[in-house]
Amino acid sequence: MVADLLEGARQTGCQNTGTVDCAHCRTRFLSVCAGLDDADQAAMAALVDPRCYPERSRLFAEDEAADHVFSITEGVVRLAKLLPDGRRQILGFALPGDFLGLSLAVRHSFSAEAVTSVRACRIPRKSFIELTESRPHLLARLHEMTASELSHANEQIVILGRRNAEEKVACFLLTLRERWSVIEKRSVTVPLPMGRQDIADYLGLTIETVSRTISKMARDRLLLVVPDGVRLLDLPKLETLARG
Amino acid sequence: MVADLLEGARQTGCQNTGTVDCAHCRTRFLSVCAGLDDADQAAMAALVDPRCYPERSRLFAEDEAADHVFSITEGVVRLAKLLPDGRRQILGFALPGDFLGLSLAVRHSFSAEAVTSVRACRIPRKSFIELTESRPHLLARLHEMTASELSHANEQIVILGRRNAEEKVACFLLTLRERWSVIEKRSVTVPLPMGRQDIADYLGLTIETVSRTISKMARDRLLLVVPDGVRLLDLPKLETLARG
DNA sequence: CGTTGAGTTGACCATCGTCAACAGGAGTGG
DNA sequence: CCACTCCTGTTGACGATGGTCAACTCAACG
Repeated sequence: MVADLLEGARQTGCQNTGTVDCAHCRTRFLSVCAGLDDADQAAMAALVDPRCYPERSRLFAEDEAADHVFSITEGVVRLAKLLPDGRRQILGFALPGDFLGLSLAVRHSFSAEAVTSVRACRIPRKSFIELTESRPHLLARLHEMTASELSHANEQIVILGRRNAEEKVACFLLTLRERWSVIEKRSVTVPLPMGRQDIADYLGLTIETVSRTISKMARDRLLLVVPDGVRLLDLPKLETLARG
Repeated sequence: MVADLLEGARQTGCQNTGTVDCAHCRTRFLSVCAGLDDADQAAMAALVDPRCYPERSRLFAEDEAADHVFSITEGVVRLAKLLPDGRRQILGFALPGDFLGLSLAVRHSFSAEAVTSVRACRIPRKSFIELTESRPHLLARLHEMTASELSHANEQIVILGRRNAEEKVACFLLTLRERWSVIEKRSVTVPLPMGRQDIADYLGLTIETVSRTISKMARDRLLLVVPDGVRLLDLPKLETLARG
């Protein structure tokens, strides 16, 4: 099922012409839609434009006018900021159920690029803001999601500021496993659709250090490298590493 | 005036018995109160308990039940998370106008400690949440502030993940100068009420590296070390460093 | 079968951390 | 008033973690 969510858009040859069917949306109970009543739900559905983004395409760029907000329904998106000299920091990976544009700001403060083929519900930002103005529940839900994002960002700050390479990689793998498990059933196999360079730019490391660290973990029998992912073999030890 | 905001609580020998006088509050146009109408303002004022916290005292601890939210009116507060082995990451420094507890979560996800003597308006969390439920403007303001915090957290992630020691220190000093300038008039002298260890734990460095980096900047005539702060001498070069 | 791009591995090196010594100011007590 | 301690910050010597540069493997693709 994780594979479905990752690859569905590619398999179905998405045409950007789909009709919205929120009632059967897999992310209904994960996304911004969770906890909304039928009226809020319907009002949102009326605004939604379901779209597909091929692998490596860009949903939006850093500093670009934020004309739309997005709710990811399939695939993986990387969120990144660039320094003028080209150094890149990935802020996070958006999975099905994640919302882009929570801040409702006029400009995007980071770019969003499809790591896999992606499906997303796109909503004009202005219409969405108007909706929140008449529907306090929606605004409350949005605030809740923003607060949760802030909490994750704070945890990432601790990881970047105070952990070594091995701990960073362990945290990354365990957190990603946890996130997949919310979307689908829990598994010790963690799909890694993003490349090593993306992982490096997320953890504040180089691609070589990420590669070496994963190799060392495989040598130590903490995990097994499989095609497009890893299988976690020794969860207790990984969790000890991640705990610090 | 910056000195006033920093030291007012100490000077006046705060007794935790003050009455609320939001109309004359210095942070009225900075804090959560900014942009609220008189009714919202008055409703909030009715809930407020103005309190003082001496230097080094704790407003709340990590993982503690969040029975109150806080709006800082004077002084500096450090927000920190600890790893089980004692490593510390400071998430940020709260200045007058900053709000603690934006997420309205049941537990605090970090601790808050007074770096200087501090004054803060304390509000019971439950009452505050009830207030937001009847006053959408207040919730919107809260969401706006949370989104702004998230954006700052994302910038800090880039600093921690992709910048070297010198760039980190330059970013820190320039950002702090900018923040003071919103509270009081802009100055090239940046007060640093927090110790070197706090700066190190904020930037993901050691105290020695922070000390060496500042010494090097002083040697290079980028700044001058003054009692409890620095005077920025070469803003263009510092900004070039900070830009990356 | 050659090309391309991602990932891995090794050798070397730089940045920053560690450990230790020292300086200077604040507070304390004789 | 001075001696003493304590605490913070500074500086130096050394070392380890992770970065840099380069070579190589391997799978995908034409």
